[in-house]
Amino acid sequence: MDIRVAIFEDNKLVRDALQAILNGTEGYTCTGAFADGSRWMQDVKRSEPDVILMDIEMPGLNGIELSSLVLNLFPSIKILIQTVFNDTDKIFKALCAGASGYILKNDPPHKYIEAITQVYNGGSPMSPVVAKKVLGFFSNKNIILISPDNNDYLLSSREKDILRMMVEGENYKAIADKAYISYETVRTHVKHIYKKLHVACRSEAVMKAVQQSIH
Amino acid sequence: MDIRVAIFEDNKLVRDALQAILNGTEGYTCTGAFADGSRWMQDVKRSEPDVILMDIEMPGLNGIELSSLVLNLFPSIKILIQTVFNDTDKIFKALCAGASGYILKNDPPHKYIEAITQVYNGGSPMSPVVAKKVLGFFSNKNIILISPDNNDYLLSSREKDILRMMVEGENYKAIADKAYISYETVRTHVKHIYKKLHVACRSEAVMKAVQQSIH
DNA sequence: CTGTAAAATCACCCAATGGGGTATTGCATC
DNA sequence: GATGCAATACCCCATTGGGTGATTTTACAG
Repeated sequence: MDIRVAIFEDNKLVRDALQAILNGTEGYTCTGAFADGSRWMQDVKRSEPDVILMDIEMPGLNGIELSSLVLNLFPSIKILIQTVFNDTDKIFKALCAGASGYILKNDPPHKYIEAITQVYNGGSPMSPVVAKKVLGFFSNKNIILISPDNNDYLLSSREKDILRMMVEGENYKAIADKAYISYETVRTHVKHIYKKLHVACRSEAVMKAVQQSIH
Repeated sequence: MDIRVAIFEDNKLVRDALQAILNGTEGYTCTGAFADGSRWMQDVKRSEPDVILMDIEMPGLNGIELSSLVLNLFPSIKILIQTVFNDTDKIFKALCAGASGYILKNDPPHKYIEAITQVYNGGSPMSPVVAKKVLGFFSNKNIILISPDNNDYLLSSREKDILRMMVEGENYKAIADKAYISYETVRTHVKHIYKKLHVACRSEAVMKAVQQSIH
């Protein structure tokens, strides 16, 4: 019951080295090593990996796009991203793409093995450098974006009804008809909703409703 | 040149154990161990720690509040948070408070030592479980908030002018006057801005402008 | 049970906004 | 000289948002 690992890495030297390390280590098998994502679907299907070791920089599809695609089709596969220091932007994109872990390209082999084991077991290894960037993210202006307030808006059930229909893109008239109330009442509800959500227009309210899943 | 570590931890057993481990390990000195944050300022001043090992749950000031206060006065001190599994909310609060690393309360002593060394050296150790929560954060609805697209909106300089005034809350009429153009021209610019920013209303445009500092 | 508070309903006024289209001028780039 | 884009301007008109005020129903505390 080896852990099956596939590699996506454009540099042949690195790719071969990783493959050698994996096959030379008890409990691990490299079931595929690919230079790019051009035939990712069949590559992944045939190699049936538990874990994919993914380079970010690759010709054609990059590692982030590839991760998205793969996870979409094979959600159970764990992806371990190999990254380099100065790549904050990419790291966050990869985070969003749903990668499971991050390792630095010049980490020693035993770190690779350790990280693979961890993602395989559902963990999220993160090299301290990556973690630092993630931490830095939280102490910047980005905080404004996160938890600007706690989702407890105390909308009444009727207000939630109206909001739901707003999310569906109905205009006031349509909402009035569907809810069997007058146009003006809809407007009143909407005004209340805006006050409670601290927003000023329809699209903001919809955004907030969707993002914070108010139902 | 030992690494000087102070401990804030309300449980006496744990506190004493940590102190013993630190003092028993070459290269580390525990310069203070405190049960709560009631006298944090003098405690920190006197113990002059390089690293503070901080419990989250404490009577009075909690570890997060305490971290904020300490970092405000002593920004060079590194704070290593001890946390428990199921505490997503606290983890994010602590992230925002500026802690340097996260370790699980039941990690073995050598992990503690390792983590302390890492924060001391400017790293950000994060136990895989914590990292997983952080990753989870990025793959949820919160993504929408973060880097929904790259800030390259290619607004013309005139459009940026208009947007700036919109941010200042001017209405179309006022913008027209200030910019020495007609009301209708302002509207035209606004329409173009909305198209380029992919937004549908004023407040969204303003939000985006502020958050992504478009000037 | 009764009063008060909050929710839900409706109405009217009016200014501001947003979306659609069209058109002219000037500048730059190809 | 054609094409494209920025900047200017105008028109039409539906929708939205803010304010104010009012009635009825529901719910909860005293």
